[in-house]
Amino acid sequence: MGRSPCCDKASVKRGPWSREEDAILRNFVRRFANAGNWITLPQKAGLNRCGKSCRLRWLNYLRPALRHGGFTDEEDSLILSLYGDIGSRWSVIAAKLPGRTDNDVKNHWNTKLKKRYYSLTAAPSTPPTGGDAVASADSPHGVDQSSLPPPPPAMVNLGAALATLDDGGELTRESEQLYAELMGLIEPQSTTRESTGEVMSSPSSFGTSPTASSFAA
DNA sequence: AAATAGGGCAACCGCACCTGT
DNA sequence: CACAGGTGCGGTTGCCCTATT
Repeated sequence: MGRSPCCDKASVKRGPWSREEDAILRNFVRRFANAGNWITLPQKAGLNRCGKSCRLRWLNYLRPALRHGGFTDEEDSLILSLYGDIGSRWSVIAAKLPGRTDNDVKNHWNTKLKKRYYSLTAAPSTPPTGGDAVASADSPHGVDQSSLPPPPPAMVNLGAALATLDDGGELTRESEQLYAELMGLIEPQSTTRESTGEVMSSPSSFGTSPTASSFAA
């Protein structure tokens, strides 16, 4: 409240991103991987976009090693289980699914899993509380969730699911490689790509840690 | 073959939180 | 300690594609 808007909505472009914009953003983030400031990025990169929009685009779409669609049964089970435990904390849930974004998980939930969840739980109601998890979450799409029963046993094999997915190395590396091949972006990078999903052009400053102050440019 | 409905997904919005000054 | 800037996150919206009638 009372804060200045992050950008002038009237003067920045909105809506779907073009390939050119994607390329500009990707290149810029890769170049200035460790000195990120999303607010000033559009100016410096020459993009007529809001900084928040750039961040979102990067995190949800351009980041390497992302996977879209094709959720596996294990992933579904894990999401259902975690939702049963902590509610709609999508970022936490997504963190358990290598290559998935909170937006992806959220969309998948809203379009597919929600129905499954409530049919399994029989009585539509609130996601389990997991603390403050549901503080702001009024039931997605208007379902009254004030007394959610525990998740069905069938979906609670959390440990196993996590064991399957948490290491995630294979999937991550595979998709990362695929991504790199598709985009023709395999180039020597100072950032090591080893072992983690946060790779290459996944600048620590962009995306996860809100530090950096400015771009080198 | 055309019209309509529904589903899926990308993107936007606004608030809360974190960090630096 | 207070304030401001920047980031993270969850909810919602709108468009596009596909299935159905």
